[in-house]
Amino acid sequence: MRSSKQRDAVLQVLRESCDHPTADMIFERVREQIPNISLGTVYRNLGQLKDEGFITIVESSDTKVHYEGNLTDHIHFLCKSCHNITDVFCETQVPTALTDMGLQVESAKTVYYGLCNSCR
Amino acid sequence: MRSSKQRDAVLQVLRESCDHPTADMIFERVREQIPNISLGTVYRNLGQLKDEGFITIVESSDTKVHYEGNLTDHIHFLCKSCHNITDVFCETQVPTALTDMGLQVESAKTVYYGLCNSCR
DNA sequence: TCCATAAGTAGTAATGATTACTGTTTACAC
DNA sequence: GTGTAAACAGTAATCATTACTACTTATGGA
Repeated sequence: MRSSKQRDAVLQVLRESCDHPTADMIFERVREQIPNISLGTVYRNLGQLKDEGFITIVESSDTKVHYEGNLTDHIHFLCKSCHNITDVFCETQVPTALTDMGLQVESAKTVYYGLCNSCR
Repeated sequence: MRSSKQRDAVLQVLRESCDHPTADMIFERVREQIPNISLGTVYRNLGQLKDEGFITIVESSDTKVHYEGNLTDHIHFLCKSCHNITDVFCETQVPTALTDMGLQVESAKTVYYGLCNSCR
């Protein structure tokens, strides 16, 4: 992968974002630095950064794909009322049932659903 | 929700499916019973069945939405080579960090990624 | 330093899964 | 039975994402 200021900007924006932005949200934020960047460029770089393991995808309640630049081990809580995604940093362990079945686990994604503190 | 043979057929097909079919896969299977059912009807009923809690959505590696009729508590393993989804039935526990943060958990979805037995 | 070349880009067109719309049919309560 | 609102088939529209094209740029070797 060759270096490009567009890809650097996409990654930087994603790492600075506390929310879990969609491609078009990232597009708008990157445009503040690179006004003529193309939406296709954002999509292409998000795909490459994902393939290379620099970013991940987060499950959400809408149809758009949400991205995440924070790779530290954590899980997500999705409020079914306000649809906000909360990061929860805690230890998790892989059930032995998986390795018993011959499945070689490399990573995991866990999402909990319910009502958040302010929606209760 | 009023009863309809189309919705009954969609739910029956999904409960009989061992894989995790997409809307168009379900459409093809339901067509064997109801040849002139509309794809829009399948989508509408899948949405209703999801809203009413009869079925759930499974994360997958493609862009289409995959559905699941098996509501017994289980997790999923997604092979990054063959992209097959394996059901793993085992106990899971909710980390205390969530309730400590005031998050009221109602359900959970966990996906593990890696290589399955035959792809290793 | 200067090319060669292949990866990357901007802008735009195309794709395709999903949703919306419209006139007709059907379940169900009275 | 009849009214009515939900559900339907068929089709059109939406819109997030991907593909395409001509141009630009990073990078490695001469």
